[in-house]
Amino acid sequence: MDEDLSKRQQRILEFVSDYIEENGYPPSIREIGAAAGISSTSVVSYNLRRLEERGYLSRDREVSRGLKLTSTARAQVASEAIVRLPLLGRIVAGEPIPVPASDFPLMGDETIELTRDILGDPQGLYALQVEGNSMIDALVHDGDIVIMRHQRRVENGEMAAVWLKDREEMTLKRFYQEEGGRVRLQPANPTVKPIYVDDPRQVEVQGKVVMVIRQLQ
Amino acid sequence: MDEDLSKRQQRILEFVSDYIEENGYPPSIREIGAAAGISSTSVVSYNLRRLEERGYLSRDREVSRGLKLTSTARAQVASEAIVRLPLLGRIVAGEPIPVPASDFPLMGDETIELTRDILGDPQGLYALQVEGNSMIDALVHDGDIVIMRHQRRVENGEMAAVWLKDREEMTLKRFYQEEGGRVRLQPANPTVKPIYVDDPRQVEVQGKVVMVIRQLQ
DNA sequence: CTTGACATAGAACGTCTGTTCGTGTATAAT
DNA sequence: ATTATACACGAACAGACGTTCTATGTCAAG
Repeated sequence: MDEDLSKRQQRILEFVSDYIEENGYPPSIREIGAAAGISSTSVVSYNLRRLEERGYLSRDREVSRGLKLTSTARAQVASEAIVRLPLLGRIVAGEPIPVPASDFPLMGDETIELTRDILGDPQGLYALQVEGNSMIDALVHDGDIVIMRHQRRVENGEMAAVWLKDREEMTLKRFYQEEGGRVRLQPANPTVKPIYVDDPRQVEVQGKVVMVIRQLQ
Repeated sequence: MDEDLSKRQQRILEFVSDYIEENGYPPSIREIGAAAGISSTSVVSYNLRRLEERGYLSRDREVSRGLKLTSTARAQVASEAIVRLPLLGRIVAGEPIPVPASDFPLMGDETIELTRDILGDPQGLYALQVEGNSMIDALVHDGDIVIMRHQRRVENGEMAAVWLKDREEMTLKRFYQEEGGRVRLQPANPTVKPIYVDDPRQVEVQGKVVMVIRQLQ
């Protein structure tokens, strides 16, 4: 459909779709209103009529729960649920990760599709693929996909992609800024000792790790 | 389910299944009653409760159209829709067809599954597979499946499997008993001449052809 | 004959349900 | 200033809806 839906109408479509999947029958006008934050049954009815005009659903007049999603609606709900992230490149041991330019496009040469369900807000996210076994102490395997959020600072305990300047080494570790200025980089693997860096200027946080995906087939 | 359903309950299940497929939402209690010939909403409700107890559907209390078929119900509806016929053997030119014994089992060595939708009442039906090109004038191809009803007499114009004794030949043709006793066997292919048999004792009707199925893959 | 399970039926009821009506605000175009 | 459109809201309404109650019948078992 060339016209965009209002946020309310998009919300209504998603709610109806989820409700039918969960309950086996459609919601009532009042249930839709409660879910979409609409207090008047006539406003729900108005929005349903607009969705029907645009081909997202069909209604049977004066029938309780008499609505049915069309394939257009299912496609719309599905497309809204999918997020495409740029796969910017590789993360290897001996060089800094590629970081996105300030205006990097969402449609890069290579992308990976995930769902909003597992990602939440996709703003500022991008993907990197691990090359080599250097991330093993982060429990990250060669070939894994790492979803990053581009940020230069992380909270204590969050996993970050950290560039160690003196070693010229990239690592994925939980970042801790200790009292007195020392940085502790804690591996995810609890049997591996942490890295301590006395001079925080030797440490560069390049992004926060949001997710790791391992495809096994 | 080890308990059989009553005919009313089976009818209700099929109606609900068809209704959901056609409308996208379940029927109301009153619609179920109308379809099943039940004039009282409490009887419909009683039967739905029995179906729910047996695991065929689930209901949400005091919700309009608040019922959902389980996979058990779908399997039940599907199994009721499927008919399994014995594939008794071959139909070839030079010998009579195998005819079922009076108590032949429904679960023979080999069977073919069809739907009640295209067969109607499956009582007394069985299948034969055509071998050779001798039935071409009946527009029946080598390898086709012929569904037969075992009967020794057919109405004029019905297609029958006919054994010609003097020729020792099996044929599928439209059977006509003409005045004066002569038998006319009319091919389905209108460009082929019929066979005339003066002595009806030379002709033996072995079954009526109900359906021809050609699988092309 | 009695009892219990199963099945049927109609009436009555409270709640759910979707539609209609009247009204209001915001925005864009004329 | 006026008009059209989109979107919002509450109230009222008639009818749909599922449940409850009461009554009845059939059948099998004891």
